[in-house]
Amino acid sequence: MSAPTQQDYTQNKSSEEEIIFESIDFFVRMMSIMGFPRSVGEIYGLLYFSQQPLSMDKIMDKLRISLGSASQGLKSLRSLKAVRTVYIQGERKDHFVAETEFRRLFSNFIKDEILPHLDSASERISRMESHVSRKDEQDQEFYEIRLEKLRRLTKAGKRLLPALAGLLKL
Amino acid sequence: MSAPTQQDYTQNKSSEEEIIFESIDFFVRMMSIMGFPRSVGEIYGLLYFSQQPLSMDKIMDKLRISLGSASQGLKSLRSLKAVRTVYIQGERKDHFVAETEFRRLFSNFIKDEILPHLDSASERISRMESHVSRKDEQDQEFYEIRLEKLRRLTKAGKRLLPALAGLLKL
DNA sequence: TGATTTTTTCATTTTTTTTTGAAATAAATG
DNA sequence: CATTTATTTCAAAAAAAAATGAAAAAATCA
Repeated sequence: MSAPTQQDYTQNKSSEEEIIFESIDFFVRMMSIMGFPRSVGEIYGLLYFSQQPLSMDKIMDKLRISLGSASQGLKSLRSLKAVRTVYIQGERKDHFVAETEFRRLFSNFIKDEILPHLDSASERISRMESHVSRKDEQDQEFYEIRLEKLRRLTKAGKRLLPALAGLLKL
Repeated sequence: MSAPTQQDYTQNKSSEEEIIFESIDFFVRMMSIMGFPRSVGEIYGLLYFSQQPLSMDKIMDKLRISLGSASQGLKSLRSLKAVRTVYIQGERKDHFVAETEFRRLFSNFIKDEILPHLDSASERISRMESHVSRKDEQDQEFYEIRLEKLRRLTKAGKRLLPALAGLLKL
């Protein structure tokens, strides 16, 4: 039971605050479907509707998150190319803006987070094949059918997922 | 430091055990990308390469998971239609087999886990719109552009994701 | 270069998720 | 319908993931 803060008292948010509040909610959910922690969605949601680039400490202040979360979160977003730094006149700190082309964002996500799994899946399937060849004939058929489905699944995944991002001509 | 078990001593797994071991690994990863807990992937991985339907207690034994995990996991898999029960002559326990049509599995996943988020996203966007209309003209343009991108994103998602499962003609 | 500011790293703490197993419920048997 | 067997539920424990903030490292400035 912590003491109420300034913000808790604020009955009427400005419309800008309301928009950013909804934006954060939106992206927290979306990023969490993609397996990113809450803080990553918060940061992106904040930047997405910011007219000015924000420094890391501004982000920490507005979201009330820690230094570590801000730094880690921005790192993830940068590596996804969901965020980039912009140079600002006579400012020492890095300033961040949201990259708003979702197509690129998703294609990076698929490339970095999904395709590696599909590659390791292919290796695993090969290992299974070597074991199946040691079974007697009747069993072999059962295993071969199932194995073939896995092969097709990984193949379809490798083909379809990158294409998916391409279809996002927003 | 628990006592070593039967299985720990088994240096050479049978080829069947090896296949199931790899299968479990495969599906644990795949299910975890879809946000399901380890135990769900384990159960599906075990059933996928089982020639016989398995009862819940067989599943518990083979995977060394608890009653609760087995029951919960089978419940999730059943609701995804990734697993179904089969009737077995004079057996009291339910017996489970894996549904091996991935197409259906993914389309159920998209329907149950992804589309509801997209629907709530649409509502959120409407709320944002009402706030944007209260801004002065210059700001409005900035917000409108960003809002339009979100609209297109959710629309594309609703269109593309179900189509994706349809393309999986494995 | 040395001092100052900013950013990253990472051990620890906190929070969230998953698993467990005992108790409650439901289903089947004789 | 009483008993046994099977399944579900759910509070508590364990494990995993995320957030925190102090210390280290890197970058910038004068």
